Amino acid sequence: MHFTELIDIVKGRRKALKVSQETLAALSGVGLRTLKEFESGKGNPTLLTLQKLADVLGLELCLKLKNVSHIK
Amino acid sequence: MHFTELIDIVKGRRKALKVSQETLAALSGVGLRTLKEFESGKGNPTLLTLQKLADVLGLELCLKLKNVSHIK
DNA sequence: TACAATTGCGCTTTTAATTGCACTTTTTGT
DNA sequence: ACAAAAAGTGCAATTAAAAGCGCAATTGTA
Repeated sequence: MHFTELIDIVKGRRKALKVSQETLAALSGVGLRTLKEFESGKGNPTLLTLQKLADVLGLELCLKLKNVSHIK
Repeated sequence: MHFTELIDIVKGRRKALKVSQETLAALSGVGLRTLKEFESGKGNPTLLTLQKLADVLGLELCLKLKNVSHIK
């Protein structure tokens, strides 16, 4: 999952919940500026920052084995 | 997925591949010190750092909707 | 079109991640 | 038990994330 996909998921989920960046920032404890930078693709957030956002959005960050053998 | 779980997955995968921290650091382009701190639970890596490690280890970082309704 | 809400960006400061080096501790293998 | 390899830690420098403020640009809506 690429960087842009992560961004799209966060942004998409936020939109789905009809929450503004300002509100999400306040709820998550992440600075508004940090959230803006992340969503606009300018940032390289720390794991903690991403976790804070994910928590509020009902998202889960995970790390799993990539399926290398694409027998499709 | 908690912070410690992410660490365990990285560490476990590295061990499974029989790769030392030094080698993984070199292969991934992440500083040895950074990797050491992360694996020992002292760090808060950036997304980029985690991605570099995940790439080399054949792991994938993902963000998905949490299953809220635990009807179990 | 005009207005309001939302988002993006420049500027700045503070805080913390990244990194290397050297050393100690722990683990592993013979 | 011993030696070698691997992993953890203190120190210090560099870099970059986090954060607030204000304003410009964009988007949505009446």
